[in-house]
Amino acid sequence: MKYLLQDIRISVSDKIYLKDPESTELGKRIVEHGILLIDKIGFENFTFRKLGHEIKSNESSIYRYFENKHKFLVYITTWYWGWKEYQLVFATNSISDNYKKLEKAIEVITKPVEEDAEFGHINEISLSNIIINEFSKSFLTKEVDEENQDGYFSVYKRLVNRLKDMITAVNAEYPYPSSLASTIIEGTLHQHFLRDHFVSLTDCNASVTPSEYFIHMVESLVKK
Amino acid sequence: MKYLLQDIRISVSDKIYLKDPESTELGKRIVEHGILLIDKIGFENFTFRKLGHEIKSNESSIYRYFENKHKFLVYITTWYWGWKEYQLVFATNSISDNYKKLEKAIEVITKPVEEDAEFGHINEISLSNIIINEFSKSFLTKEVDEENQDGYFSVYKRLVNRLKDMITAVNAEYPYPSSLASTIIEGTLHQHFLRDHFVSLTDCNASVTPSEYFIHMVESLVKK
DNA sequence: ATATTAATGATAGTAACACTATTATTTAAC
DNA sequence: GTTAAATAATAGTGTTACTATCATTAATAT
Repeated sequence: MKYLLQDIRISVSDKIYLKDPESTELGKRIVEHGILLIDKIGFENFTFRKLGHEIKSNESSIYRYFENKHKFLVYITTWYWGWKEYQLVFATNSISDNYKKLEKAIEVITKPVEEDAEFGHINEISLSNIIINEFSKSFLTKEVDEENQDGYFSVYKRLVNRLKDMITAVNAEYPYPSSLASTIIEGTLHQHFLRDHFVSLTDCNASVTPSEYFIHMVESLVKK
Repeated sequence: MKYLLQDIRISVSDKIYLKDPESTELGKRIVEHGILLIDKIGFENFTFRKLGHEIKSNESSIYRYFENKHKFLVYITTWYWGWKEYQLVFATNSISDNYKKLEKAIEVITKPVEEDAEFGHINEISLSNIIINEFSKSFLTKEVDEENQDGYFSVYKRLVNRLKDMITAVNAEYPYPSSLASTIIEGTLHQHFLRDHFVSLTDCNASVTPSEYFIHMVESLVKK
């Protein structure tokens, strides 16, 4: 399945970038190889200088697109959640039964990216690795309130809210729909991380997916 | 309630520090003011130079205790989980009913630190803020597997396992006890963070605690 | 009380990071 | 073919993350 990038164009505060990286070839190369490089060496070790070297461009050119690497991380993670939101809406749209809809939503959110998933210049496998390993760092900062006010996390928040609404649609009496939605989304990332690095702290493995675990949870908690 | 530090002395790989900070006055001042400074300015902005200035000591002296600030973070977070483990064991020890024991365990894990909690030189309020905002950064690194092997996270893992065992004791048929235990512990931190910065993504607030949310979850999932 | 040792402090130095500014060169647009 | 825009190259600044060396102070042993 191929999408056009425009189809899921994310409406995110343009404060995130100085110049739209989708508007030029260089911009796209920055995003493409930035994702690969962060996946490879980790966000802490990632620098614009190294990225410049990687794409045979110049540090100073990258700074014309993004103020700093933190904003770059916010940009690519926002892109990811916008993409997930698109998948979520697409996959659940035609389902009329509220519980089946919720189940499908969790499936979409928790399922790992397919091996060959790549459209445009974005490698979704690398990007989803980055989400698991680095997403928390985009908001665990002293500037979070300011950036939240500037709309940096609106796409992510919208996604959590969609899930919350689906939970409430199934059972309006369940008292913690927002917490459950955020637990599922953040918890999925955490379970993936544990499966990769702390196997004793999770039941998820090659045969048991976070999907099963959270669907079972939702069934017990909100199914009527 | 006052404890002696020795009582909950954490048995953690001595690879975390170069010189035991509990063994000297300077070491204790490093830990004490390091915690306060990280709470104040955030881990990213924290440096040994700034800490040295704060305690009117020298950068180079701090380096004799900790190789770098990452290891310092691992040290203080390990201390925190060791302290929580102590509280957990102490509070649940005398309870014979398995479900009540589990409930109490969750209470201990999820309840915020009391205002005046401080023993020795450690300010637990600041430390628990650090756990909420910075703990993830201690393991979301490229070195996690290596450090895990070196025992850096053993205290934390032991705590998650204790909770898992309590879950299993209540209901041996529940299929995801490890995942649930890790979800509760990590999820508590996340819900606290959301309450402070993303109120729309959680149901926790001044009157609803993460404790209630997770106890309700456990009740539905594992209570027989 | 003095000599020895250990702990701490002060200073300096290095390489990398996180930028900013300036100028040169290439590419695209009119 | 000229002008403007984008990119590249270079250099520079202040900070970070250390390491090394040496001086000073404090503790301990004789």
